[in-house]
Amino acid sequence: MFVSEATILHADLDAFYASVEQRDDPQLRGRPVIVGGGVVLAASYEAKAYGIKTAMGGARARYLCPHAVVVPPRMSAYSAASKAVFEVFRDTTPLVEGLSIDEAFLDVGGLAKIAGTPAQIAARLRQEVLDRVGLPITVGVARTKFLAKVASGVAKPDGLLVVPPDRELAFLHPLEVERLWGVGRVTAAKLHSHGIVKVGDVAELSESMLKSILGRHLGRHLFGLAHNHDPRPVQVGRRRRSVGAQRALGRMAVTPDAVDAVVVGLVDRVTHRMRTANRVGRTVMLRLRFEDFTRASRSHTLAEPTAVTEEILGALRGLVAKAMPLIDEQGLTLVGIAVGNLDDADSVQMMLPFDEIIHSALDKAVDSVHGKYGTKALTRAVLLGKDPGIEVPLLPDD
DNA sequence: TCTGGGGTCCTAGGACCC
DNA sequence: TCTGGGGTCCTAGGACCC
Repeated sequence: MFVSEATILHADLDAFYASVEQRDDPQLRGRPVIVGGGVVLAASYEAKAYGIKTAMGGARARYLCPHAVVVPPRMSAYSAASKAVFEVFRDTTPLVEGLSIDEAFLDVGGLAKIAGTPAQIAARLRQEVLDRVGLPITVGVARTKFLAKVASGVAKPDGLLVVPPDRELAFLHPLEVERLWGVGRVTAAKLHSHGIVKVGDVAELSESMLKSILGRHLGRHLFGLAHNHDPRPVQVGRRRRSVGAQRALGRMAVTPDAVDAVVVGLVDRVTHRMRTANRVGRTVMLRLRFEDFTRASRSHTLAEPTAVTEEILGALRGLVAKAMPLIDEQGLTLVGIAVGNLDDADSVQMMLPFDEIIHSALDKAVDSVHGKYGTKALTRAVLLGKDPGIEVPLLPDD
């Protein structure tokens, strides 16, 4: 049987925000660093040694490691560092699929003659990111995307791990189920309740059994992963599908005016980003979070995509009004908005003249069958397949 | 553990159309 | 008049990821 080579790299920057801070301030090197005060956005590996994790409350983090240095986030610095790293990625291979600000898949198949084995390419990539951007990065190499990602997770921090095709299941099966991409707290708990702890345990189950525990899609997904079936190719040029912004309200008094002011600010941020990216969207979403951490969302889909502040704000005000009973009832702690169903602004403008062409063609068609349904308006409605609102006597075909 | 800000994908029900 | 199956779109909620 032909077994393809391990040619997919998963490159993942280590403790990204914290590493950028340590790079830019030598005094922070070798010390536990926490980025973000209210909640831990990132923790250096020195801080992780104290049990500090991403998304942990700031108070708990400072309790675990009182001498940690807490720095405010500098998003523009991280964004610039990310761009520089992705340049190194694209200098390595054109087949780059970005997953987030700090990780990507690279397909280096077909580069053997000019650049060496995938392991050699991965080692050089790590060195180049360090030389050119000054950041440590971990790379996992395998035959599938999923396994490459698992490999980089195991190799962290500052590591390189190649999973040879004939060692895949031997590598995978002893790992905890939490290592599987798509298994979080809830799914892990479900699996544990069935005595499933290791990936090898998952691999012993039938697909139908997994589906009955986890649902159709996730069951099929995990069944595939446990047997290392993952045919997804590295996809270049994937585009964002929604743009959003949110704000925690803290101790702010939640009056209707205050909520409106927050929404106005969020809409301003989002529409500005959309216009900069030259994108428009049709679906406007309002996301709310309450004191007991329950969530609610309301959404509305517009007839035409837009990035105009007033139009999106108008839709959101409608959604806020709709959610007002909920807001009155429970303590509101967070407001988020998002615009989905994104399109290229250019492609939408292209459609406007096209729409006009359709309508002028329709006018001609109406003229050509004029009289068949009594009036032009009725003929138009019938041609459009719309309900004209009254019974239309259809004449028999000639 | 008492909590940020940015995303992705899936499910399920209802409306509507053919 | 009643019955049906399939497809698409929209809305709301949930899990998960970094």
